[in-house]
Amino acid sequence: MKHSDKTFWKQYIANLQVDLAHAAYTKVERIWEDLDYTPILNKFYYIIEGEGFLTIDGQTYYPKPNELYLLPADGVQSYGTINDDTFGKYWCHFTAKIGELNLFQALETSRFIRIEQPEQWRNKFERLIDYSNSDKLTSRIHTNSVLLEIIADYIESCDKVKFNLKATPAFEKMNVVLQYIEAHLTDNLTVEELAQIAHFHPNYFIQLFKNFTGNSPIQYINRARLEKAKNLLTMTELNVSAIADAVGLEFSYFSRMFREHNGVSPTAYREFIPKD
DNA sequence: CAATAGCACGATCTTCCGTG
DNA sequence: CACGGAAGATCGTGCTATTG
Repeated sequence: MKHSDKTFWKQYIANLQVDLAHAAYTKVERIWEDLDYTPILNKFYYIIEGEGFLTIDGQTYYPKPNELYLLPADGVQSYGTINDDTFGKYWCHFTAKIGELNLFQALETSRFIRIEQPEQWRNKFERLIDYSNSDKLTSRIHTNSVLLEIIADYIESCDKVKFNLKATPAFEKMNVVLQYIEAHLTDNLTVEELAQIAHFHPNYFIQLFKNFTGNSPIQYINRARLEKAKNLLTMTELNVSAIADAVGLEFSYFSRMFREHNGVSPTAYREFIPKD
């Protein structure tokens, strides 16, 4: 890499904003599985024990203990168990953005790294979990600081790092739309509405959107809604109807779609998969 | 309250072609 | 190549009824 490139990126990356959604240690259930979905959040999985599989953008992995996986947002992913010896892992969900751009969209890293100092990394995740559960005034600051540390150390441990920055006009418009979707999940979003924001004809917009995200608008929106619903199911006591409302869906439809995507009904999910 | 089936209708999506 | 538009197939969606 040329020197001028490096200084540019060094400066650009300094604008990184992170936000942690959840962090925990979980020994996953046998039914832990999700196929071909596109998450909004990035994830780290730090495998401590057990077996299972991960598929990221068509490539399947069988993570081993002491490997740390990065599952970037906006990539098609699957995961699941393969036998009764399920994963025990530290994990966290988070956003990492530079302006409107996802960090790991701008920066292509390895999918996983081998952990050489397990104590150190366990400690990072323990701190992350503690801070995220703390109600101290400064807990959010600590959380962000540990998360940034984890991200930075992860990137440093990758043998190859590639930079992608394609700032086409369509790219910019799509980013605005994605942001809009995130902010309006509760409302009745329509393709027409989204197309207007991007100043495109709906027919054409759908093509662009699918090209950009890998999903059609409605698919993308519903996946996002279900992710949010999962969080609400595990992190709150809200009843299922209220959660359906919160993600902008009519109850019977929500219930049906939830089962189609997750294999279990909302209540069953809440009971059997309390974390991730 | 929660889940699920069935149904009717409108919205979404694909395809293909037109224009500058 | 970037985009708009028509047309038709497909699918998403809300409603109602039924059951636990």
